[in-house]
Amino acid sequence: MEERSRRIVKAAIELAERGGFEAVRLRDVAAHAEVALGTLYRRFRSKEDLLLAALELQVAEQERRFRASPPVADTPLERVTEFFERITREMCARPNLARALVRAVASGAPELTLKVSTFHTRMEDLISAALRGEQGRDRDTPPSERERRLGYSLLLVWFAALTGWASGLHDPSGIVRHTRVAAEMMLEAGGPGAERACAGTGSV
Amino acid sequence: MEERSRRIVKAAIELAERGGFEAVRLRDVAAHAEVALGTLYRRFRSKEDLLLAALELQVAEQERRFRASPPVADTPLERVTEFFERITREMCARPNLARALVRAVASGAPELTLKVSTFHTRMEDLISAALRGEQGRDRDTPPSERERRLGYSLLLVWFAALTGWASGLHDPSGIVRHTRVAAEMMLEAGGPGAERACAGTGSV
DNA sequence: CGGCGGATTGAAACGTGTTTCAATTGCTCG
DNA sequence: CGAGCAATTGAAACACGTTTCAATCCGCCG
Repeated sequence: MEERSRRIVKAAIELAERGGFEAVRLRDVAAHAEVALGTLYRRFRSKEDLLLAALELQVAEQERRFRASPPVADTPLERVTEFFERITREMCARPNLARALVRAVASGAPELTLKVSTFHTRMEDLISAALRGEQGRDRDTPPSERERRLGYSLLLVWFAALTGWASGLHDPSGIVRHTRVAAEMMLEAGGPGAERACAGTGSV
Repeated sequence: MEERSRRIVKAAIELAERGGFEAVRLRDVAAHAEVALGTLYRRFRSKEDLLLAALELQVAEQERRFRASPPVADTPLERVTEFFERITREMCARPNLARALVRAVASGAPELTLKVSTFHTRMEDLISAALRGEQGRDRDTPPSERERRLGYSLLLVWFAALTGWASGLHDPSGIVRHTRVAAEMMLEAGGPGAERACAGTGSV
């Protein structure tokens, strides 16, 4: 991302951290970034678009952290739980920002589809990595159908739980709890077709 | 709901059906409902609040339909799948309205917590009913822990998939597919502790 | 009937997202 | 250097959510 755009996004993040979605007044963002309002609109189609760019920064940050220290627990369930614990903690540490980002993602504007889709993909990859575990030497083998389904379902559960938290339905701990419960139900399927899902360091 | 409020909500629904969230201009809503703008604001705290009232109407409508003809398939999986197929079809039949409602739910304004919470509860009840099946004579016995977890997880998956659809990530059929996939993974857990989850007409 | 009080009305005003545009700047190429 | 051209600026304007308020209406009580 170009320097000026980055400055704009940073300014938006700062304001969102302080006062949430409504505090991201684009005139203020432009002023903080020392840029004219027209420039901001030249680079971002709308307030939501700007916030989705902020989300991209956040996700990139998380990717860095998880690459540096991936979840290392013994079972897929514990690894994925740790993953969601950590990412939830990071998001909820800046509640106003997090709420603003959720709102932007859920705004449903057609011109944002691409950015939302990118967000989904990157989250899916992170979840996949957590399910497989660090030692996955076969990091390049495509994920199995089951793994993809599992990862995507968990992403959906987590995102909806995050939305619920943003609406005041529960605590951050509720996000983690709901996600873990879903993961348990899907992973503890000790049935015949479950491909050793519960095995110690096994793959998914 | 009082007559005048109902008229306002109906007007909002009509406008949302036609042009989505942005088309619900509160001046227009008030004009259609033959009411002053101040009256609208006396009864609804914000545009989102008004749309959540519209959501309540929709949910009540769905409750009526499902009470009149509940899913009757043989397994919980098939019943819950039928449930999500039907409710998704109803929502997506008015895509503009549906997107507007999703956006309102996800707006995260604290004063809407109560209404969002009510929505969750009513959806959970509908899902529970679908999981149990019609013949549940023990309709009054409280749901088991497993049943509650299952229902809530499916609600989250469905809602996030609906949000994804609203953002242009996939078709209505994708909503149903993602939800069914999650339901399969949670219900086909043929493991020892699964309490006959896959049994023919069995309970959950 | 007369008056009281809350609801409604109509209209204006404000804030903020978004658009527009002429003037200016800054960079690249000849 | 100087022309050309896209990006930037500053400022104004517009649309719409939201607030405010005085005037009016309406139902109820004495």
